[in-house]
Amino acid sequence: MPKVSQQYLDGRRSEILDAAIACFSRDGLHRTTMKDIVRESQLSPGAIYNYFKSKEEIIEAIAERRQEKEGELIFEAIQRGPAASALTRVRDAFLDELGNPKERLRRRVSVQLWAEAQRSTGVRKIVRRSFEEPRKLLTEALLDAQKSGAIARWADVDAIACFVIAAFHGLVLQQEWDSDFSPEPHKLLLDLLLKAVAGKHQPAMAE
Amino acid sequence: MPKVSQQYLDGRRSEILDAAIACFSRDGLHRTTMKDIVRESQLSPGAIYNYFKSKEEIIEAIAERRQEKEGELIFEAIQRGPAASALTRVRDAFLDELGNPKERLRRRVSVQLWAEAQRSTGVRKIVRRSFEEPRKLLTEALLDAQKSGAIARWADVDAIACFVIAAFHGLVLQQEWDSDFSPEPHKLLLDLLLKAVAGKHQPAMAE
Amino acid sequence: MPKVSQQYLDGRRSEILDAAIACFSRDGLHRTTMKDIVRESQLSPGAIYNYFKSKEEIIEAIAERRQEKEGELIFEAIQRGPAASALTRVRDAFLDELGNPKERLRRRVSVQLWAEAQRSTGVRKIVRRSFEEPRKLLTEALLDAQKSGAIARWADVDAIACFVIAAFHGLVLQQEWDSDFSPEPHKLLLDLLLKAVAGKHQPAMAE
Amino acid sequence: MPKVSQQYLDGRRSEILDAAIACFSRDGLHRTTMKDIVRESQLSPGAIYNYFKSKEEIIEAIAERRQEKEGELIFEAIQRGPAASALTRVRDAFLDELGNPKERLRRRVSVQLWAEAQRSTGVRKIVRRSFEEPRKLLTEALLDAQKSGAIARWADVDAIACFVIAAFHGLVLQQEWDSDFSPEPHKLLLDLLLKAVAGKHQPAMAE
DNA sequence: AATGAATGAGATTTCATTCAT
DNA sequence: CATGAATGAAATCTCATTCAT
Repeated sequence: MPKVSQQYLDGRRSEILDAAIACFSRDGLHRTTMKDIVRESQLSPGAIYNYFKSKEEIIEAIAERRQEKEGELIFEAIQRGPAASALTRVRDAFLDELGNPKERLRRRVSVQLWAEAQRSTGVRKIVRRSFEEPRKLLTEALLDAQKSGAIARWADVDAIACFVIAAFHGLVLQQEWDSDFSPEPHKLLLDLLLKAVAGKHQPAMAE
Repeated sequence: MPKVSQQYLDGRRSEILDAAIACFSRDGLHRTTMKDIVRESQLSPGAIYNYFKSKEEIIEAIAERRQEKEGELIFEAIQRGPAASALTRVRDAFLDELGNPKERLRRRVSVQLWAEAQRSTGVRKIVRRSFEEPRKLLTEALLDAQKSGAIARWADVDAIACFVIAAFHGLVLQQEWDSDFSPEPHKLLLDLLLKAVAGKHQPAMAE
Repeated sequence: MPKVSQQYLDGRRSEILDAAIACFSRDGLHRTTMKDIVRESQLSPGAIYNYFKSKEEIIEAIAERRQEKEGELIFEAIQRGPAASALTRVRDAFLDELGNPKERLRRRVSVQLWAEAQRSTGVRKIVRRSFEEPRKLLTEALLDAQKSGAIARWADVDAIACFVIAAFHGLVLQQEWDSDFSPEPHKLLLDLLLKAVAGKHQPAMAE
Repeated sequence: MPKVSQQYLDGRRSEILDAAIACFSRDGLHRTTMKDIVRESQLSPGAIYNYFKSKEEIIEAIAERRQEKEGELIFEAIQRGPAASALTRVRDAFLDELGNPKERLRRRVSVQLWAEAQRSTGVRKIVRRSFEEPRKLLTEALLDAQKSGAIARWADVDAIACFVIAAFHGLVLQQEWDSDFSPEPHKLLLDLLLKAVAGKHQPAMAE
């Protein structure tokens, strides 16, 4: 008969997810056992099952968290300035993210989730959303930019949004494979692309 | 069935790998049990273990196969014409691949392998190679193109190679998430990028 | 059933070992399956693996137990009286043991362990110790007896210790092979041997 | 369709048994797989199953061989001289055997067979015979010696036979456990025993 | 709410044996 | 008689989850 604050409860939940992320990032979704998470979280199996009703639910909660995080990343980048230069800010947000070693652990889990999405309906829904939502936000911003003339009228703004996201995801993978990986050179390439789709009257990117 | 030809043996091995790919693509690496592969291959557990000494080895053999396949894809695309337009041909090869539904199954397994590479040293080595080798081939081709003036002298050809591959990988993921996915629009975007890095005197892409 | 006493835990461990001994004695180390031990112990596979991390570890734990038991047998026999008659008491302890039907089960397992020692390093170490320790204890006691003149000065006390133990082990085997086996006649023979190595002034055996 | 000499057949059979002994001695009866024996014998599984219808049969054939060998050892020792000194010759035969490194391999298998006898009726029968037969031969020889006065009339000759065999078996075990093992000191002890049961008029052992 | 021992279905792998060639 | 690929029952061990305390 507990009677504990909601804050306490949320804290516990979060601790479990952090522990799970540490494990998943280290050993993968499937090689991580509940026992591993128990050890990492310093809790007991029973305690964890009070907060999540299955391992699957933990995975989904982590996916959800990622999804929210990425959504915010894009959203904030877009909101932070004029629509005309939104793409540039998104580009920076992405590349900064790649350069942020603290997020590396979570990106490793993202790769796991991409794989898991192929067989878990629950995870697939969330992973899809974490692609579709940024895509929509970005597309809308680009549409604004296009209306304002910052992006060429012939450009397929949805394709641009998808392509930029695709490049980001591909670079996330490469960072895992190449120990010398640096996001810098790709900034320039993305710039070239942005310039290539820039409208006549206003630059796609404002410096 | 004693003393069978090497050809027969190779055939069996290949059958097992095909069965495994079917299973892995459907259920993921870890939800697929050896029993599933047994059923799919119409063989017995013992028979499979005559060809591979563990499930891990099957996974690695599949990764190896993918790696060779992707290496050839790039290699052939590069060889098929002048260095100056190699990048265009590689772009086409990638996008054609995305459009090829028969390869879809295998690409699904690739996503699984990216995740698996995070915890299996064996798989990681192979997955890395299947990035590094195309990267090297492409970089060398681009270097030739650069020497011939088809690519601007200021361009970082290795970064271009990596970026194009990253975009390809990212699009492989999106194809899984978006049922309306079409590679077409991305062809144009890649063209824009190629033009942006083209040299003064010779076009980076030949039409 | 959380937070149980150490006593409870030790009890469970012991129960599992008892069940295993029953199985091993009946079917041998290798014909006994974990399933057999599960059935005999009325536990579940998982429960057993909470106490022992492999079948090998169960075997080793049993070997260890035997070793301790045999060490005590000798130790107590030696301690129970004057050094001069220690050998006689050890002889009695051995032959009483052979006559004790309750220990028969465990002796059967000992034979299994002798065989297992040939290929398992872990078991070999323990089996060796369960020979070397009684040997040392007995040799030391005999040395005392020799100093006191109860055993002839020319006698090789270590050889006597080894020989008596060898005879004991050989008789353990014969008890398995001969349904009419009786330890009695061997008591006399051992007596003859003891008398033969007795010193001039004091008898090796006190009656 | 074959038509091969019986000699050839026997040779093959023997080769298989030699290979099996090598394996059994190295890895134990149960850790040795038929594949191991196949490899060691340079034959094929099918070939081996032409000569023996199961692994069990190979084990029994080896046990049989041992049994014959040990029977001969005793038999020859007894036949080689007068009954009065038979025991001495058997003692020598045993201790020489222990000193013979070429037989070590087979003695290791004997230990395995002792364990196996506990659960295999077939092996048990043979192992029993390989104890009972020497026992009978030796007892009969001792009875002769007793009649001739070489052994005391009060002596239990069957017990003496059993005891000597027990000591031998026990020493076989110790040789496995003690790398410094030497049979020599035990010769003296056995002599003491023999003297102790010697009759008045004729020595139990002739020098 | 927390604990952690227990559960038991199910995963991977082994291996004695067979039989088509 | 020989071959060796195939068989498939069975062995060991794992691990998500439960529930009595």
